[in-house]
Amino acid sequence: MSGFCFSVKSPAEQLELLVTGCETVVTREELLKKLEKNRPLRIKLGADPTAPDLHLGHSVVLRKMRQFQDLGHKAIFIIGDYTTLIGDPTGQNKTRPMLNAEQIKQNATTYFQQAGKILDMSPDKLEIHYNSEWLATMSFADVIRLASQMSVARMLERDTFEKRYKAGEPISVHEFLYPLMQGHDSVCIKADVELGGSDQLFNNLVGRDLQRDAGQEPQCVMILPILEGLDGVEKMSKSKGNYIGLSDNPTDIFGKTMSISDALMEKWYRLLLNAQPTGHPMDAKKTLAQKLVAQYHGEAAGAQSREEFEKRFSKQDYSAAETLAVPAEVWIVELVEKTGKFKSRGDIRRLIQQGGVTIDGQKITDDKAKLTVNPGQILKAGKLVVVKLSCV
RNA sequence: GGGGAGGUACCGAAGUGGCCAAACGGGGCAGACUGUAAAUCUGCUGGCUUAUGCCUUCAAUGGUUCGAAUCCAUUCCUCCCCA
Repeated sequence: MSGFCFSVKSPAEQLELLVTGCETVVTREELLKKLEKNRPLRIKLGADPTAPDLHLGHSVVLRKMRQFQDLGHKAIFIIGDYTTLIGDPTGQNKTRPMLNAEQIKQNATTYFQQAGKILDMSPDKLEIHYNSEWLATMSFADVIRLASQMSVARMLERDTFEKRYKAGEPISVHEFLYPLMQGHDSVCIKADVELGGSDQLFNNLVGRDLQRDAGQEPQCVMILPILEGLDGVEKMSKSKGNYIGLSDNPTDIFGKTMSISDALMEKWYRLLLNAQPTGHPMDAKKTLAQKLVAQYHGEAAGAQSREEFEKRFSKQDYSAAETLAVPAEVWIVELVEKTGKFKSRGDIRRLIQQGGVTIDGQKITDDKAKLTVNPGQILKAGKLVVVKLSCV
């Protein structure tokens, strides 16, 4: 471990820092004891190779991981290539498609490209494993042994299972294996701490039991709150479409952030900036948006997005809008379709008929209209789409 | 193994031979109002080159019928009760 530089902070100071923002810590005392050992701790985080598009929801946990790294601890990443065969029963996922090795590698690469915006990627701070490393070679007898360490009653305690059971929804037996596999991961990498979102509490606690059974000191479990998505109600997720991706462009990050509710803004402040909103809600939101852009695209981009936003919406100045090249003579529906933001022409017709489309501020409500486009005209379609037109 | 109840659009849920592209609610989108917020009100919400038109949809396949989400047969899937 050459050049290793351990934190200068005392265990107690580290504890305070690390615990802030967590929803649950199992347990503070144990964590303190581990920190007092004065060695780099192994901090586990599982990643699902099916979702290569990371968003702000993931960033909450990743930021916590970064904090550990900055204090001198080691991030242990598990790519759940094998657990993915089952699919985490958390949430309403049914059966997931099996991914081949090639896809998984690809997804993992994308994952770390994005996670790298938050994590310290240097090799002495980050270790990566695929859980097929140990799960794929287990025999059926091994699996039975693993399964015998958990009772059905305990499984059913689990929130999602309990709900589904009571609601008369199907639960497949193999879903019970998921927490066991994840817990087994902790044994195999000798995790000191496991991080996760609040839906992971149960899974992570299973890891403690399995470690204890294996004669290891149980890992601490640190649970971070779930970040609600743009709608302010549901957990941020790609499939719900209520997310801001880490690789979204500055304009989108800013725009999407501005559309969240005031109530949600406070939570985002807490989880994403470790701060509190101040001043007029709109200004506070602009600041939030600016800082989020800055986190992923740099300070300059943050300031620029704000400026553009203000120009665009406060001053109605669209000079900075993207340019869209179109034929000089177009059917209005086709014109809007060119923006690529709508799923069907029926959708576009509806939008037009309802007055959601304007050109240079002029509402177009006839979905049969043919237009002659003058370069430089501004097309607005719905709330978010604004482009400047040019002729082909 | 026996008995019962089901599978309808993004979700929940009506519909049991034509008036069904399918009630209603939620969600989503849009308009008004705003701070591109919330709340509220209104409209839209399968697809199609522009359509009192065509095409695809009510688990799957086949059948009855002028006509099927609705009737029949077979298959697949789920839940509950009993063993």
